[in-house]
Amino acid sequence: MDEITNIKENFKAEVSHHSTEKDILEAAKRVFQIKGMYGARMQEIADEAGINKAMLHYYFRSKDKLFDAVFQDAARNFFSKIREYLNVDKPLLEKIEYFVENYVELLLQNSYIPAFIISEVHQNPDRIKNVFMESGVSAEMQFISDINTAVSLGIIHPVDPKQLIINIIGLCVFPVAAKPIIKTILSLKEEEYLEFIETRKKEVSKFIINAIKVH
Amino acid sequence: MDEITNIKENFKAEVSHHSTEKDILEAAKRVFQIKGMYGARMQEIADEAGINKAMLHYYFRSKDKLFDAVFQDAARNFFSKIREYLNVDKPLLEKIEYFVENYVELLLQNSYIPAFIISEVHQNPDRIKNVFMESGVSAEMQFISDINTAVSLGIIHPVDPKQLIINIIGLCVFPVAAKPIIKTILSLKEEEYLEFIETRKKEVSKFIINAIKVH
DNA sequence: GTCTATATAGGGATAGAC
DNA sequence: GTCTATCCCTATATAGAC
Repeated sequence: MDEITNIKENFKAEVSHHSTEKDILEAAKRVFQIKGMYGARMQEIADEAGINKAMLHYYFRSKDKLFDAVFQDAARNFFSKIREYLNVDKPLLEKIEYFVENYVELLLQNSYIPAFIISEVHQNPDRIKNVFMESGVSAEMQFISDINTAVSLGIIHPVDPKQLIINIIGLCVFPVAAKPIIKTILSLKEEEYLEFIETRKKEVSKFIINAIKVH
Repeated sequence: MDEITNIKENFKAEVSHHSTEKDILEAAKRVFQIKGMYGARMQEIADEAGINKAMLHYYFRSKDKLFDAVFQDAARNFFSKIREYLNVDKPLLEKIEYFVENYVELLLQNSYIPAFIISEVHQNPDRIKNVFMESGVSAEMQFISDINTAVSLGIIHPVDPKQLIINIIGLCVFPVAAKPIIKTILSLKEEEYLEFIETRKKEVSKFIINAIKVH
């Protein structure tokens, strides 16, 4: 085999490798996010990826390692987006508007993630520990500082920044995490539910700003 | 065997039966609520109940039926409490205060239930269907009517009652459902977390009332 | 009703050919 | 890297004695 052929083969192998690994991760994502760690079956993930079950072990050694790859990826992305949307350089009230609009949109596009993360962390609280490691907490600190400044300037009523942050995130996340329950309680069809969440992009920030703003 | 002995035996059997069945349900509750349907092991439930594994099948036939008994019980109780606390005869704003205080307390006393319900309904949305059957939706309808009345009286700003209800429930439930995540994000120890939730009994209703009240 | 022992299947993981 | 065949353990469920 001459050198050029050799390089081509290696290249093909590398591309193939990456593609398969990615296919597996995507398939595993779909299955794990709905069925969870213990409800998911390796066979189903293999079928979903269009490959053989043995491949899963070839690439990820064990179910637990595959799951962890999926979970870490989903959780890291999700929390880093919180920071990203909080990091925009705007005054507090506009920052809240910006955050809610973008985060609700993100949730609409990834509607299984919140319940998935809540479920898995509930069953195994240690999993969340590995998510926050290198990540600086600067965005949250900056936001807390923004809140305290706005309070001292008399722009908003005195409020515990921690409570406010949880209120904001909860108002965005809860309706998505509890989707099937809310659809049932409010008797909403799928499109009505989606419209309901879409509406929240504007409504939630109005609600929050009303709650804290000094008029 | 004379009749009195017979009655005694039946009585004993009946008492024993009810006690064992209840023990199993309590044990299953503890295990299922943390580990979920697929993470839980019948052996662990048996150990937790201090009885033999075969007993579980004697009383509940299958794991699925046992799980369903636990889930239905937890979910029915949880949603009926929402109605109960919304049904109190008070003006809207006081009703919201009353609801938040009592519902947050209920959540503190049953802190595993929200994540448990969210998880299981996420994995199997059909489960929620059996929860709402005989139950009239009168309390919710009454509350929606209260909201619309308060709007037309100019007591609160115009608001979609459905959005408001989800806001209220979300503000109460989310911080409990996402407990381990929130403890991590806010760097709270167990007691600090409990104090954080305790504080919400007052803070959340103030937040909501500020958001909707016409000043 | 409660136990011990066991049947049976399902699923994660590996061996080995290609 | 990818497949087929298979190992082997675990977990639900049942049989049957007491």
